[in-house]
Amino acid sequence: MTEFSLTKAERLSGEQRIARLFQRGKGGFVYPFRYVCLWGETESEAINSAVLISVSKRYHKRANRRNLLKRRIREAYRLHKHSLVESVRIRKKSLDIALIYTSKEIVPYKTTEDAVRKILEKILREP
RNA sequence: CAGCAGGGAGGCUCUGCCGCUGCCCCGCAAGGGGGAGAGGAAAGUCCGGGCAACACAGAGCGCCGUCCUUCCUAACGGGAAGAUCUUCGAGAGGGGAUAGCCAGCGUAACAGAAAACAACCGCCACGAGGUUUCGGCCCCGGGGUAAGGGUGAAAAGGCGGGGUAAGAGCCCACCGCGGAUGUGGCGACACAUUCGGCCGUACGCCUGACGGGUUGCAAGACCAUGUAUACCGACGCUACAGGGCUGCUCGUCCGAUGUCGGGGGGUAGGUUGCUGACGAGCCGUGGAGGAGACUCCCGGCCUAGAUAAAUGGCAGAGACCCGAAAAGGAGCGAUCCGUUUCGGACACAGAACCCGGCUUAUACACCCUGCUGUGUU
Repeated sequence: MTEFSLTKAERLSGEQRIARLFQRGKGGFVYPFRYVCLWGETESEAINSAVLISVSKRYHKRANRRNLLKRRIREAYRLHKHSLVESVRIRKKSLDIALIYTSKEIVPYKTTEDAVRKILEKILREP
């Protein structure tokens, strides 16, 4: 598996796991995102970071707009996640992240990419 | 050439880097390779079907839906070709309505005398009175009048002539309406002849014919996880508490606790349903029939299957289109054509069980037919 891939194992799913993330996770804001993350303990050597991407139906009513935004965010995460994932694996922890798009506008890809990179750096410095 | 009307068909292409989801092949595995991967509306969820679960003797009533005719279709509230009326447009054409209701009943705001057994004003003759310049005028009474006025969405068939005190289908011609007969058409209807002087229109209740069981893939099936126990049955136990018949006793009946089975309640998942290699399937400047929707035959094809939800992101190039400029070509001319440079624009929109429709959104550009206007000859 190469360092730029993003398979189903790295995408957050399951009602309980998501509920736990939003109840106990710590959050922050970097325009145009609100983010929530939760660290956990694990013994496994496998990749243990998972991401969830959300775009509000309230601000973006057309499905094709939401798809475009989610795809861009996913690309940005995919291209910049490798240092984070490696660090999480070495520390033998697990990490769940939620990225929530909060702008009514469709911002350019460059803005999205910068914001995602900043969030990842912030999360790494936190624990 | 410009502006329209109707119908049809389309709705970007290529390259590089990095990815996503099924499938097939190789490999013990890590992984590697191959090939596939959004729409004309995938949308709204408005109709009709398939499929699934539950319900269901049969019949009637009720409820809901549909409603000009003939066809098409698996079916439809859909489509095709027509009919009548109406409305918009200069026209090509577009929109809307249409079962019956003189079986019966109800409603018709505001305005208006009156909204269906119509006299407010007006008009008319007659009778009583007043006045008079003897022409009349004023006033009262009971009558006759739907020609005129005003109101209204709608005012008692229209219009002309005769007729009359004034009027009136009272009479007549034409038109309209209704009945009958004939002709044409499968039919809705149309046309002709003839008879009838003919007191409305809209909507609803109502009447008739036809159709409709309910819920939707979060349907449903299976696997795994696995716990309080309403309730029911069987077995076991009649040892103790309790309750009913009864206030007590006897008697008798019920009965918690046990085991098994059923049953219902709850938690978070997976597989299947699921994508079709066989279907109301798709494609074809292929035949045949039909005015058309469509049907039959022939040939070829197998065409997304996700699930916090794949089908992409970024960068670059190029078509097509629009605007401006340059030199050139065609034509008498309005104008057109290709070339180069610069700038701009590239829509609506994302499958969620599957089909057939309807409705709505849509930059740009193409083809066919038709209409109106204009230029040159």
